[in-house]
Amino acid sequence: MRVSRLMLVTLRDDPAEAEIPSHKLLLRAGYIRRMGPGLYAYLPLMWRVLQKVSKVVREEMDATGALETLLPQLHPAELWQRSGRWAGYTAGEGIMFHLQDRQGRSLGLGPTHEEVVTELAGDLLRSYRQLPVNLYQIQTKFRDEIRPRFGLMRGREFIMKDAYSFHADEECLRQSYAEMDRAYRRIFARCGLRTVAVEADSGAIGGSASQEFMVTAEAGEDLILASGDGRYAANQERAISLAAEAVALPQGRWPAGLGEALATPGQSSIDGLCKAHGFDSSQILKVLLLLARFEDGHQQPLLVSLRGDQQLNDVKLANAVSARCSAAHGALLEIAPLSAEASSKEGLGPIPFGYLGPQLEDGLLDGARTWARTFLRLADSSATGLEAFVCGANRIDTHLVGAAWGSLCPSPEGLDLRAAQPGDRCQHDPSQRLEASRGIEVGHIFQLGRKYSEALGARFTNGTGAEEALWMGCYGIGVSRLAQAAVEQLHDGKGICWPPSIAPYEVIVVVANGAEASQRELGELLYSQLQASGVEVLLDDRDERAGVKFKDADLIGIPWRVVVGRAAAAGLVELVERCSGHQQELAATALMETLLPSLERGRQGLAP
RNA sequence: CGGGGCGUGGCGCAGCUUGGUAGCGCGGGUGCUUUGGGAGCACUAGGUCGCAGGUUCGAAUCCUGUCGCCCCGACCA
Repeated sequence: MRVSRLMLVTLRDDPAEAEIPSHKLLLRAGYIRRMGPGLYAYLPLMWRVLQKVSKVVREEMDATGALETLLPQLHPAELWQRSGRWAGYTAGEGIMFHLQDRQGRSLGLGPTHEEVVTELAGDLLRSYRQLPVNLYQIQTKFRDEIRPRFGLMRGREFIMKDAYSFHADEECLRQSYAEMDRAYRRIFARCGLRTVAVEADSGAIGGSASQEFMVTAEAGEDLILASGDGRYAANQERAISLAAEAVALPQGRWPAGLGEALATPGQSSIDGLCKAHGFDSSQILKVLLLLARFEDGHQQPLLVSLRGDQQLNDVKLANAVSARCSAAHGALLEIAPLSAEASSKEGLGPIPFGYLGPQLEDGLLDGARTWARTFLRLADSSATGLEAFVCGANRIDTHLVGAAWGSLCPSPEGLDLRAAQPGDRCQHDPSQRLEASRGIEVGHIFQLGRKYSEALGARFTNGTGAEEALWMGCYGIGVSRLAQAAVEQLHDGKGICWPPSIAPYEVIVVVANGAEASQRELGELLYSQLQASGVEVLLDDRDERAGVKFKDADLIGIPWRVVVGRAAAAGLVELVERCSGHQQELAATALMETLLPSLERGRQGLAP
């Protein structure tokens, strides 16, 4: 391709809309253009990159025996109603774009395809003899993100490879899951990315085991916690660790574990309380009052106890609440702090915020108009493990010192609700500590189990002639996000440094001075030779000064640059590798034999 | 939705406090010069100052409303 015909528009200044390096570079180098919040046009260079990534994904998926397909993007609401996800995905903070057709039927624009593919599988897969099957597609997904960000990183329309596997039993699912794990590692390695696999929460998709693949980068939206020995890595929303030892309360249980009242005027924060009385924050019992809202309208007040030095992990809490309530009330839509305004609207008396204790009685909720009238009481095991503690007296300006579970009030079951923090000791080896790094999630694999197949009635006949629900796994890769993540990980002050396997072109031939016939002619010759050898090559034939062409070549990040310049008359050209900056002068006649082997290695996704 | 900020030629910005009818850099076009790291000179095209009201002799500038976008939090490939 000739650069003069490429519709290449590069920007000298950083666009105001971009914040992180990869977003700025993709805009500046003419790869993408924004059409609206979270909506981007993939310009010709970008589209080539996306096709390269897709090609790698396709080859590795095909190699595992997975079948490529293409499913509809408009999904009948009825399918999502049957799986129980319609309300959660469309109401409130839901992320599914939805609409009605001319007949008034509700449709959703596919944010993910479990429902559609499960319906299909239930229709087609009738016998264990047909299993296992793994179906995948590479397609645009739509999600009405609360806040689209960072260009292709979090768009409202993005390209995703999603795969869904179907099995006759759980063991077979585990095998496919492991196989996808291996395929994913190959895919990311071939795309030239440094990734780390971490344990993850399975979130709205549901299911049991799940693992995310993170591209490590400063601008990543996820916090990764990993042990130094490399044996444990998890997303912070999922990470487990050992809490630091609590400092024992010197006076212990007092009196008889009921706690002695202590005047604590204005000391409504843990910090204030510790400063005023010399407590350690691990001696305090922190009690949070929250309200969970469910699909069926049920509103459940939550009373959550944590040790004072610990932070609540919202994801773990949501999982614990769902596990206890979703069977009766449908999907958990939201958990929010219970505010004073909300409680007075509810017709309740004043709540002593800042002075709450776990002994808070359900009687407080007696007059509630719409809320459940008993608290769902949950506690982190760091809190239930305290022998004696300081907690609020449920009276303004008063705390109790020396209170204990069992005496003050019954101890709730100890759960894991705390957020693991960098520096925490690891569970697998207490001598190891968690270290933090940031990552961009580019892949996620789940063992779904039978959640969707049961909901949608996707059943098969097993070897004994009995019908049962299909076992399922699902496996996603953010193709467009991966492409930008590559830029985020691989760029320098001059521009993008594409890994050869996913670069839009492999080589750019730069004619330094197009006014010189010898340069022009040699450039054309090399260009046609490279094309004839099947090389993806650009010829910068623009009527620009050499400096402009060099700057652009660096910016758009083509892995190899062949400069046809002053020495062209003597039959010499310069070969420059973009990522290392390494350059060598060689005879034009020796170019092909020097370059082609390196290109071949690049195509395999190996180091050049 | 809550909190912050910004809307001025294609892009990046100044002008606004203290009203007088719009300017700079980049980019575009033409010509000459230049020709190995975002060239120089000259000429040139291109703007309902987000939109709607209001105040005023006069509004990019002041007031009110409204719309849009960006950034920080809840979402995820």
